[in-house]
Amino acid sequence: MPKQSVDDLIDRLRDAGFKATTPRRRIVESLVAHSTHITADDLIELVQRDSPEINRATVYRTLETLEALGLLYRMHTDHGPAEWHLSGHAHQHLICETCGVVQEVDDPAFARLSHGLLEEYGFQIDMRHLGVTRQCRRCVGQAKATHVPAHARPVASR
Amino acid sequence: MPKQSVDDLIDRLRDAGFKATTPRRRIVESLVAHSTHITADDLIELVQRDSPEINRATVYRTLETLEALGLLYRMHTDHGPAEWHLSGHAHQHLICETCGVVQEVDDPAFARLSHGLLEEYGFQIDMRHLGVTRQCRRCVGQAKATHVPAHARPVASR
DNA sequence: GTGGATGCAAAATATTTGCATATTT
DNA sequence: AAATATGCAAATATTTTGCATCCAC
Repeated sequence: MPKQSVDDLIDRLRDAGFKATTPRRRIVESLVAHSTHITADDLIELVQRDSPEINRATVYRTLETLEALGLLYRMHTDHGPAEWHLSGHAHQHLICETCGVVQEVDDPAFARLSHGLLEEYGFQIDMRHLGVTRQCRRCVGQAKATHVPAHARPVASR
Repeated sequence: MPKQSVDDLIDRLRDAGFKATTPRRRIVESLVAHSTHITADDLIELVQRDSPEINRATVYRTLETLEALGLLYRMHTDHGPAEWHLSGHAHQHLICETCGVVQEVDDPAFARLSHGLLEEYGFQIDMRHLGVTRQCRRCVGQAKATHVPAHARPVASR
């Protein structure tokens, strides 16, 4: 099992102000070990194979937390329960107001922002839909910062 | 309310060998009247406003039937129940083995096929994923019917 | 008349929550 | 020590099913 990846995920949880508990580590380990999509129920069974004391509710709560941080995705099938899978890649968006380019980034700074807002306002931001809007490096370099509406821009940069 | 559309949907049910019952008609009417996506629960409430005798189970069963026929789609949200909406357009696929073109059609003949198979074999086909493979009009017209593998064909015709 | 459809009630499935206790920081 | 997280059990939410009766064909 890629220990690296498990530690990364736990670090993200910690960065966001969540505690690095044993149950959370076990759950993340199982997710990483399983690698493909998995239902909550199958994950619970997998986790409990080694750690029978870990409760269903904890698994559900951990899945929700990882989802809110954008580290895990939920997929619905037509019948049966939701399927979960690790994102495995960045997903925060830097949106340039000038040229409209959208850049995906993966920075612990976002997790720390999350942590800060949680502590300050008790507000848990949703990292799945987080976008920061300003200007990209290229547009900052250029003098003119005129806003061009989306419908008037070339398709490729929308 | 577009009576036309309600009648069309009921006709499709009939073509597929299902009976045109009053509850089904009321449910379809509510779906058409509502026009946008709706949860099973909201639909039940809507249906029961006029026809309190119609049961939850019947609504669920009707939704499933309409879905199997490809007349209705199910959409999952992350939290909460599924949302349903009428397809509003054709969805059976005619796939040409020669040039690979995929043509969408909307023909009651498919519903009748469904009916026939149901009667003959007790088999309910899934109209959502139905594709018929053979040759398109253009390729039939041309003499050479050589099969060209998908990866060797121009992207546009795949 | 016959087979599929409905209503009713109960079961099954999936997920969430309250609360006392335990663990992390 | 303070705050968050967990286990447990129960509640909720959503959907499905068995079966006697009913209705469309």
